[in-house]
Amino acid sequence: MDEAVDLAVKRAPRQKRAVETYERILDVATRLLSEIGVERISTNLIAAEAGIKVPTLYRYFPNKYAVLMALGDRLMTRQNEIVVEWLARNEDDERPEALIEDFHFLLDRSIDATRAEPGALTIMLALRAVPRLQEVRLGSHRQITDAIADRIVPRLPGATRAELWPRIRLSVELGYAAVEMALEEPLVDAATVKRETANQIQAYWRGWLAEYLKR
Amino acid sequence: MDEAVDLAVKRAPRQKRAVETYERILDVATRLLSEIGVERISTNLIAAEAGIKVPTLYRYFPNKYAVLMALGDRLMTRQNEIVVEWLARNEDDERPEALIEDFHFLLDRSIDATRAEPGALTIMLALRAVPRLQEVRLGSHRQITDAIADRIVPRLPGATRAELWPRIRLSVELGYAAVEMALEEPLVDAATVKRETANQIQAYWRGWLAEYLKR
DNA sequence: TGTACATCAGTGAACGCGCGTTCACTGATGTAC
DNA sequence: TGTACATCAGTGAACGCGCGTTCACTGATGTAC
Repeated sequence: MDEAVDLAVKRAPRQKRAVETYERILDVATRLLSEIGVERISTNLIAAEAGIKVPTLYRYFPNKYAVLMALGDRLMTRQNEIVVEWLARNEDDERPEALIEDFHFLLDRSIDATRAEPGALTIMLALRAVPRLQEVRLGSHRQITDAIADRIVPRLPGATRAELWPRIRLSVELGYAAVEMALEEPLVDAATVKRETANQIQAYWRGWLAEYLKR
Repeated sequence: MDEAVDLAVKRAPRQKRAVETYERILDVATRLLSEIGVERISTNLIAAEAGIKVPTLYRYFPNKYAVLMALGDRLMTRQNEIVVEWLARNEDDERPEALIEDFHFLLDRSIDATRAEPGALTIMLALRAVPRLQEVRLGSHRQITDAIADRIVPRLPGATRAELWPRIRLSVELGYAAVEMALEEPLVDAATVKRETANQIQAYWRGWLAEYLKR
């Protein structure tokens, strides 16, 4: 029933014109995703709106899902970069609460970046709603969790990765939920989401740290 | 481009046989949603799997989106009932921290109920991913926020609904994100999600309450 | 620098299929007298 | 209690359309000598 589908890009664009075409496909797909949703988007429509013929699209992507997958990859990479930047700017601060204190940076940047690229949210939601693509988001969140764990576990002697990983994973999930809400819910302004989510995550980790220091 | 679509149920089933048919349509649609996703589900397929002919489906639903909408309504009603139950069981406790202390009840029940009905998660995700149906989930979360605000605002003299509503709204959102993660992420077990999310929400509201009491 | 050839980029035309939806109909159940 | 009629439930057959995808092709760019 649910046979495997090739999700990899078929052929990478080599010439300048081709790179433009490739990017245009992804941009148009993003726009259509927000406008009409996953269940209405089609390769025919993407090609038409991108000003190319359908076989050109199939030159780069083996099928429709590969387009969505590429969209997801591009987005996840950007999100990942923000996390890397946040980790880098706090690298020299050895105190265990360093990252917690700077958490608002991560949240602000994530919300602003997502807002700057309209369609980012739609991509996340589309990936989640399509069974064969769910792993993309899951994988990205796990990778971010790993990166944070790699940083803090060695700096917390006696604490185990096994106890920290699920807690970080949960914070990552709730963080993204907050980002999504900042964009989806007009009745709560973004500044409030930023402030209160930061408060909440910080309160949680300060609590954990207090327990840890008592050991 | 995005013209209005009638999402209301066309005709309510009156006889016993009809009620069964109607429910079977929704059950089959839920299953197909998890198995193949929103972008693959079709009225033809739903009818075939439900053992009815397509015109029978169109007797009750004006179009495909109305089926998804009905699915969402049914789910949101159930989620809402859990919140009502939680509010009811804490009605007599006048202390402001009453609901906070009992928060784990709400979370446990929500996770267990969602787990008991496979497909519940898929419905949420599908609704969110389809532009014309996004309001269903948003409306449900706002309604829950209203119900909680109705309870606690009068019991917190001096606090305004304007300051509480966004905070409650955020907790509702993060609560559901936790429920979703409990079901989507096999690398973190449900017990941990329950415990840590409860800790986090409680830490946040205890912090708020401490500030409030200082006023 | 010119040219021959290889590779890359994009097109025209077509395919079979399942989609959402509708119409005029038959058969089953409920209700008034 | 029987029967006539109204309403409810479900069907057969069909529609036009856009879908995903493929093939054999032409035109543009890069590269080796």
